Amino acid sequence: MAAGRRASRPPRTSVWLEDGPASRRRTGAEQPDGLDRDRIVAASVRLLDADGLAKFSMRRLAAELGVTAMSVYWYVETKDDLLELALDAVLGEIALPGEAPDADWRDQLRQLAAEYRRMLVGHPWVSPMLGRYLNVGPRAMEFANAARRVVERAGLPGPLITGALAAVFQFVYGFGTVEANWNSRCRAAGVGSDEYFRQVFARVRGRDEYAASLDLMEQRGGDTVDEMRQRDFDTALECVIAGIEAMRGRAAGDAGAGPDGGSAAGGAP
Amino acid sequence: MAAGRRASRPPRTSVWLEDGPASRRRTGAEQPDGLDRDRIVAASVRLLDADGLAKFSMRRLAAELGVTAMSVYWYVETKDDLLELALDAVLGEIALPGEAPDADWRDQLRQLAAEYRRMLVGHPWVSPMLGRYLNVGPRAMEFANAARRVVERAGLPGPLITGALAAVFQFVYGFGTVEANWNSRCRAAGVGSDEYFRQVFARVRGRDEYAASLDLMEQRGGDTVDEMRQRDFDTALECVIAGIEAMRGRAAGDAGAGPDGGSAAGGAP
DNA sequence: ACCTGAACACCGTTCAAGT
DNA sequence: ACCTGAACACCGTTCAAGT
Repeated sequence: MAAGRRASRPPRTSVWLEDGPASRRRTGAEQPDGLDRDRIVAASVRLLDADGLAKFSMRRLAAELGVTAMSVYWYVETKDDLLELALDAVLGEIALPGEAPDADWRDQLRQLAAEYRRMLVGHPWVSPMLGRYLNVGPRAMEFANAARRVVERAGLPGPLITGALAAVFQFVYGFGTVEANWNSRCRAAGVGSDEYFRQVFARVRGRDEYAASLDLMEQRGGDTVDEMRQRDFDTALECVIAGIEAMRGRAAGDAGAGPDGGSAAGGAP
Repeated sequence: MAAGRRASRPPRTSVWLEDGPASRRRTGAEQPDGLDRDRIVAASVRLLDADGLAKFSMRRLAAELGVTAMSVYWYVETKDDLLELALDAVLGEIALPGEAPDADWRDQLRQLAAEYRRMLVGHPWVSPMLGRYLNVGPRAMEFANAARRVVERAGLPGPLITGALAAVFQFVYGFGTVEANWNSRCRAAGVGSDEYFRQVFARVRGRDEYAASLDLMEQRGGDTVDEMRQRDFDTALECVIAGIEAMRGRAAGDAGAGPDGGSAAGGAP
């Protein structure tokens, strides 16, 4: 992967955390038909969506842009930096809850979780990227801040908030990862989700190790793979929400407050 | 990645789901100094642990084994297959709960979650692999079956079990992924976890988008990064466990059963 | 300021040969 | 049955040069 690196670069924390004035490269669109970062990032997202992370290369991207491979390097330092830019770009697709002080935090959490999942499934290359980078781009921060605000409104004691955040959004990340991976496999095999399931099922049937898991799937309910997934996602999310309510109830019980409502952001002691 | 493929192979579901009698390649150790699958897989795990997924190549592996690159291809079909074998091998490091009918399912769940997390953090290359493969190897199935048995003992209605499983183990997957990624970055930067945090913190301080998240971290409690992480992990896990208990309580309330105990594996209605 | 071409140091994998 | 060598079709990136 890091091939041909003659003088090895020091590891960078993130494109977003360079020192110096923003970036030495131009960022805005000067000429209408010239290259610029936005155009490069947009083309990258297009290619990543179409062919996946494994097939994405600087040379293919350059070809897509009608340009030589090395031209792109005028605008981005490395392929890794470019991928980090593309990642933050698609994080912008997550619809964030507006300022609605009377809205139920549970509904906002459900909406935000659904949006996050939608984005992961829509761009199967995103999940591996999220696992590689620091995720401190502007869109990543907006998403993180929105998630934090929603969970804060549940009224948990301050020290529990980051844990509750992890319970919700790391779950969605894991769930979305599996889902996106599954869909990618179906696409590669050229069959639909249910047909792919049937094929795997057929290969697995009759082997003892798999018997118990297959039984379990039959209890799950729902006719199609998509329906089973949706049911599991909803169940799991309601499970975490119920857990947050239970933890808040315990804390409120200690403090003598009522079991519902919750007084916004819990400040530290 | 799939470079040099002259006649393109059909996409394989998994090494573990080949048709035909097991595998056409030899698997056992014939000669004491010859190659075999086990030795190759063990060397792969060693290299992956030492240098990471990005630096792992068939040529480097061959060098480690004192052999030519193409020798390995006698025992495995592709690099992807080899990685799938290595993945399942380390899944075997997860200690599974024994048959203890009187044990508390919560304790067993805590133990299994901690083991899964330990494995993910111990082998940072595992998380990306889990996101790429079907995970139907023998160790993967043993783990999945153990997880299922534990969650079944919580006494949830049948259709809720897979959702609860997802809530627990997809969370651990996401959490462990972030943690492993962070540790890899520290290693690459050549600094400890707390020093790396200090460095990122310094670069981020003063930028508005980051202010709220930094505030939040200060509420989290704990002195070191590791302590904060442990606290969040425990909080999140207790949150999900509380959620499972709440869901069971609701279901039991409907059915007229008591709030505790739970009668083992919930059969479907 | 922006883009190109050639080159370097790698990849995974095929194929024909060796033993 | 097992292993090698050479080759093919790719990579990311450097560097010197062009406009």
